[in-house]
Amino acid sequence: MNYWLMKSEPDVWSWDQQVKKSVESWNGVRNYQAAANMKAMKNGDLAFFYHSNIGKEIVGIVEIVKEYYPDPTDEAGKFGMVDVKAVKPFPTFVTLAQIKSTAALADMALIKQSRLSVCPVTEKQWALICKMGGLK
DNA sequence: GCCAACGTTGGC
DNA sequence: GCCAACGTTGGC
Repeated sequence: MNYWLMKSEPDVWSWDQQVKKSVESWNGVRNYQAAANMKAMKNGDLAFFYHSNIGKEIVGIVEIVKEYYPDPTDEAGKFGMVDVKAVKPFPTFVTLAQIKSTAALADMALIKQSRLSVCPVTEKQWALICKMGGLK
């Protein structure tokens, strides 16, 4: 089991929309490194749902329910996507500022590569962020 | 809205 | 295959 973090601008696709629809394809990724991360995802993997730009906080958890397949919105046919399902919201959102000020999280890909929209999360980081957000 | 960081494109 | 120009992301 692997853990991930997926960024979305709430203007484009928000956590509320994800919850409403439950399962949705994570299309529109046009970055090779992010695509490579999605390729590595397996059914049952979990990911944080992060609101970039507006909010800048982790708001919930999604589960990968369909592994990497071609993204129909990519005309060039180079990129793919996965399907994710809303699992649960965070009782308390975990903000970027909190993550930055937590020493144990300072080396997260989220911090180090701020432009990478799909990035891996270690098991330790996952557990700590869940705790900070009020989840077990 | 600005701008730094960084990825991509295209000329050579 | 290098690198300058350009475009995009995302924090501030």
